[in-house]
Amino acid sequence: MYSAPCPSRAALDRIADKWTALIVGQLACGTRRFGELRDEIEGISEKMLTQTLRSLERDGLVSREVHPVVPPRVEYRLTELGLTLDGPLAAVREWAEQHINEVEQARLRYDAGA
Amino acid sequence: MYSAPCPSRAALDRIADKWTALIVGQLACGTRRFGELRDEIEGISEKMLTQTLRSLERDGLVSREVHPVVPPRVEYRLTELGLTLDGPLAAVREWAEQHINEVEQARLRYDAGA
DNA sequence: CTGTATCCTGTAGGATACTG
DNA sequence: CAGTATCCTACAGGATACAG
Repeated sequence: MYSAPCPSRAALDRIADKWTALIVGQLACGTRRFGELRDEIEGISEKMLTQTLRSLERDGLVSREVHPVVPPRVEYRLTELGLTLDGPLAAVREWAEQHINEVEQARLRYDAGA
Repeated sequence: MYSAPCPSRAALDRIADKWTALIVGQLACGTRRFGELRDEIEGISEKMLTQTLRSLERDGLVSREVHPVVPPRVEYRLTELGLTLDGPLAAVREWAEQHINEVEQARLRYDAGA
């Protein structure tokens, strides 16, 4: 069921990195420029932002539009495929918001008992 | 919105590791013993299985039941809180299964053009 | 402004061996 | 059977500097 070469494993690995869900979440709200993403996603380095965006572009989840002006203006948006991913990820984000308190309480209880 | 100390960021980081979604997915199908999980989740090491299970237990998502028999029998199952997480994660798994082909095609196109 | 290039570090995570 | 303990390495990812 969860054999290593299984497609769902591959796709899961694709999503389960530190920044993908965050970037997709921001782009789900609308088109973003490079600097906007960098500012909105606190703590991300330019390197990881670039790297993750390229990776998302490669996988057909994000499209990159370069406007040939100076200063350069590059806009990122979710593709149709990327939009289909935001639904599931939004569900996870929503779960996180709704249940993080219970998780933290459980953690305190566990640490107290140990 | 996505500030670093934001609760959803913390919870997202919790879920976005290599094994959590897989283990929760298996436990969603029912109670599992340590060895069953190790065999069903191909490629996981005993170290990471133990480590992730402990972490899930600490966060109140999984309960651990030790049967005092020889040989030892330890059963893991999702808690009520853990069950609420499986819904969102199932959505992501389902997305993965449905769209991995499109992702792989996009990848081929991208690599060809570059 | 939107990146690349380079260097460097921490740590996730694998391999192996051992124990109650 | 269900883990711990130990060791080790690859790579995620940060910092900094620079370029078109």
